[in-house]
Amino acid sequence: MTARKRYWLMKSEPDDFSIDDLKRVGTEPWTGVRNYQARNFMKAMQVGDGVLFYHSNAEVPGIYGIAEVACTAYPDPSQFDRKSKYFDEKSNPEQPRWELVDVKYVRHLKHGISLNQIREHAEQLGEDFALIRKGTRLSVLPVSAAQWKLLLSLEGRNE
DNA sequence: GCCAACGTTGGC
DNA sequence: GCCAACGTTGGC
Repeated sequence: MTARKRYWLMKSEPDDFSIDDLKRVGTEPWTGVRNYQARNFMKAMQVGDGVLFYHSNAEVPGIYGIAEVACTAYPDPSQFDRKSKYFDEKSNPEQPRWELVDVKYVRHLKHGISLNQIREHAEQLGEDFALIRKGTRLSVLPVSAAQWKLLLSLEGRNE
């Protein structure tokens, strides 16, 4: 029994790791998530789930590419690396606190979908869409099949 | 368990 | 660079 494909949105600062970087490396461990809710979403991911690649802290924040989940969650090695900025002294290998998934490049969007554009469709996306819900700063969040479809229908409309 | 202080996120 | 909003920490 295979779980039905699900969809997610994952944020990254392009100065740190962009969709171009993902294309170059192919597959990348999504390291550094230190928020329990975001971690729980990663633990729920299945191989092949769709990912919207979002650029935060960008000149024009928005969705710039598509990726997919390449493996199920496993402990984030950086939490045990004293030299890493993601080191967490309260975690230990017997009971790792933080997990991550690998994310695989699928494609760039023909045209990015800006946060402003996304906001224009807030009503259709619904109030539960965490990306534009007031005060929500989740870096990994679920997207419904309907939201996925609607968002991708905006691709290429922003000339 | 409360809450002030602090750190982080992320749009602008 | 600013700052609002939120999460976490730690004293009590």
